[in-house]
Amino acid sequence: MKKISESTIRRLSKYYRSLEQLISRGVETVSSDTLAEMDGITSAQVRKDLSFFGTFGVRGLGYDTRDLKRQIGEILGLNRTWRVGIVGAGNIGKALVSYAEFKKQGFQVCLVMDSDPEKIGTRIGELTVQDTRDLEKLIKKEKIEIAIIAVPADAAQRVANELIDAGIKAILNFAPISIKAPHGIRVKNENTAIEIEALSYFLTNS
Amino acid sequence: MKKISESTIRRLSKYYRSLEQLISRGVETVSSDTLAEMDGITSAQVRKDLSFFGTFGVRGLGYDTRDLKRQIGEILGLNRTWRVGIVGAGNIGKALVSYAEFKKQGFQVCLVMDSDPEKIGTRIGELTVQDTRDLEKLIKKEKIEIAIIAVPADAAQRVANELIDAGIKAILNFAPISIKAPHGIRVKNENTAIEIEALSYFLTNS
DNA sequence: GTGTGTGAAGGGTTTCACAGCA
DNA sequence: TGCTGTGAAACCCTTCACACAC
Repeated sequence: MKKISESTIRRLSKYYRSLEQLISRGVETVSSDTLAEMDGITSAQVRKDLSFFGTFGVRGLGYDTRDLKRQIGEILGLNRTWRVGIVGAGNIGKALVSYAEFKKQGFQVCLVMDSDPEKIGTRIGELTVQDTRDLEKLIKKEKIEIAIIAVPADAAQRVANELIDAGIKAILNFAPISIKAPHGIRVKNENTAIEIEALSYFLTNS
Repeated sequence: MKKISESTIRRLSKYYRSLEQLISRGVETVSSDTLAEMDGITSAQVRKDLSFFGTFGVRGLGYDTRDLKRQIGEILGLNRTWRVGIVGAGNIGKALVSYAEFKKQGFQVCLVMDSDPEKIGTRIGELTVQDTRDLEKLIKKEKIEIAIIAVPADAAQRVANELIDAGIKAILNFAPISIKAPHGIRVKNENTAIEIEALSYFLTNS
């Protein structure tokens, strides 16, 4: 499979959302121009992104919204559900358990763990917080496919290692450090502080 | 001022964190190699990024950790505090009020608003949830410089417009739509669903 | 006529490789 | 000797522009 850039994948996610919006408004056909406008990019970019995966449009007409949404869903692996486990039941972990956007796209949070005895056993939504000590066993039992790290920086790499040992291949990391993982394991770092610091830079230098 | 790429800014944030870590460990000097290793990139990249802003190292020796941290802090505008306001007191909004990484870097959350009568008046940490109806007045009174949007998708653009009218120049958006803003206003979109979908793509196509 | 799909051009970012300095 | 700072090369991504299909 040809190597597709990270940016293309991110944009596909955006197109997917824009298409959802259009469909809910009853729109049946859309041009690359409109899609581009909704996501703040150029129409050539939209067409190029899609061209990596096939031809989905009709010349002179545009794209069928439902059809394109399904096809992008297929590419991104969204036409199914994924079992997600969260390590860390602090503020971020808790917020993610009930994150509507996850549920809507088929990411089912089935497991929350923490190492704090005060938190273990408490309930978050429909889940009971489990003990991190049983990480490997729980990950396997719950058949978790994607893990989210929401623990402090100094515990993050250790948790990542345990997750990888337990067979996890995809990690979303909220701890403010870069996590190291062997080839074949995909780690995405989500660090809100970095985003706000980019805003700080912008305000400072303009 | 020369145009610096978004990626360079993001990496500076990472270097800043790595330097904090090194300093707390008592390390006084660091090479671009070590810094690169900590952040999973190349040493040439580190040196190039820094070279856009000046020369901070000593040939043959490396960088003084404290000095470099202060200089990057200066570039990013972190050697001061910023007043932050949040619109939306749902799960994400609540989690952000007490987000330790914000506080640590000088981003003071001083205002939380919501439009839900059930939420208005309740307390989150040390703040009382205010009514979004008074947005403009509150933003000005609290001298908010950076606003965070943590409301549902269908309200996000409206809230953004109100924030911009109130004089806000920097917005961090958590709603799953692209927000449109005039030139001179900087918007950063933070969408966790897009990150997890990239993981889904990776798991599906490999 | 209209809007897609795409090779080619353009622009920007990363990597290379080495001169230069402590 | 060791590591920075930096032009030049390589690479990748975006934009252009137009043939082509409806």
